[in-house]
Amino acid sequence: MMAHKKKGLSERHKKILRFLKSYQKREGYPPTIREIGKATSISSTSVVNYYLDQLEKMGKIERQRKISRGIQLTDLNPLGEMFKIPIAGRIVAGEPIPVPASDFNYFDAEASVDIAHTLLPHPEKDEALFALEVDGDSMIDAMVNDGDIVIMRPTGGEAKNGEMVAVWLPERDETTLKYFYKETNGYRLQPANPTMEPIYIDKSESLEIKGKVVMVIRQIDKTVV
Amino acid sequence: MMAHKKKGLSERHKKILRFLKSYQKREGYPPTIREIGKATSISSTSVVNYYLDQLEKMGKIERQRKISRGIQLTDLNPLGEMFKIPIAGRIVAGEPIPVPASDFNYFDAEASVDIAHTLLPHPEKDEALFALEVDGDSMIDAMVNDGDIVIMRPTGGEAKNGEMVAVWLPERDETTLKYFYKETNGYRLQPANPTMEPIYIDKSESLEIKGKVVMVIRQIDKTVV
DNA sequence: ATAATACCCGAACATGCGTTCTTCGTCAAG
DNA sequence: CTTGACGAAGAACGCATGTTCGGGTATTAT
Repeated sequence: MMAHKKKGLSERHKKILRFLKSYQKREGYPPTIREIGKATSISSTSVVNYYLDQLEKMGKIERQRKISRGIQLTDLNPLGEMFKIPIAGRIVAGEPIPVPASDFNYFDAEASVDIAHTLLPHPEKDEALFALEVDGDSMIDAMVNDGDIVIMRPTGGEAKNGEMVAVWLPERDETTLKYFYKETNGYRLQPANPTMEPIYIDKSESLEIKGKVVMVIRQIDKTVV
Repeated sequence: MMAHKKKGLSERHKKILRFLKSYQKREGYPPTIREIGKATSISSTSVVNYYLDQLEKMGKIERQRKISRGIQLTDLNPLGEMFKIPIAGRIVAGEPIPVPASDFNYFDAEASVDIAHTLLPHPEKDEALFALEVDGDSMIDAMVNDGDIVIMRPTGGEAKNGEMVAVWLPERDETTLKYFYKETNGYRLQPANPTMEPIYIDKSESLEIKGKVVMVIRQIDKTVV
């Protein structure tokens, strides 16, 4: 009673998909049916075609019939789906935040991080994003470690309530990452860690919002002792 | 005396390069010589071939002769600079950790995250990586928030000292993320947050290491209140 | 047993598509 | 003027490659 039929994707299906991916990666263009056959030990082109049809029906690939090498993996981002974000510098508790100039071009940057735009909330206007590397343990109240990379969007000094922002407090010589709330007599800066207390900034004290934090990335291996 | 020969890259060269890039991005595979001709208003395939030869000599493209659509832009990372990591499930303090089976194939996954391999420490063996979404605030001692995505590498139950691992403690019904240290009478699990105390596991107590944490990603916008 | 699927082959077929050959026009050097 | 390099066409040629078809073998349903 259709025992082994379970859920599509037989070993051959997977083998073909794997080959499609590795070939495309290696050569820069898709393979032919015969090449697929050779790689997956299928001796007949018609059988390869048979499986490709199935994979297309399952939505795993797209085919352009009659076109040489007209096969593409649907879930595989063709290219340009990722972009580089320049690392503008380091963010340290006791120093101002380095912010790239408005005409800053990411081609100038030596260091950068690659982020798939599927990870970013607003892929439209990602041009201006920049990244900072966290220096020191002083931001643990923001759940951010030494060595973490924070990705920020410049906001032009503004911030909405509830946004996580990077703030420079000139009169305290202090940089911090906090959730931002405007209150009647000033501002409340709320740590991400719920066990820690907010700090209150009086209206009279100056406060520079350097950008909104959109993402934090921690690469564990780098910091292993 | 060969005055204007200087810079190569005529208007036609650039037009072809631009078309190659946009076509590849749009279709997922390179164009034919005839398609290039049509797009750049060159009526003869031999002329297109002529220009492609020049571009190849300049190092702008690579050609695989005799192969249909065997053209690739050299500077453009074709793809595979980034890969999908399947989201195997959620990690909750009071539940075991979902770990994909060894034959788990990422093609089966519905949800996934895209990570540039430049972000990963060991790009060689990235096949087995999987991701978990953190559910709840119970991992704040690991500097991990609700909604964060942790990327893990299966370790087969082993762990080296100093590695951050996901651990399941069957006798306590508890899942946790900690730095792992083997000690004489058992194990020490050290929180990432230096202000918090480690927990000690006696030799007699069972402890399952489900994987090593290699990266943590926090997308701030999702969690804004 | 028979029919219906699903899976697999090999070969013939028909295009797809790179290559090459011939021809032509322009322009600058000899 | 002749020559030769360069840019451009168009057509013919021929391998590359997708498609189709007749024919197999299992396994399962009727």
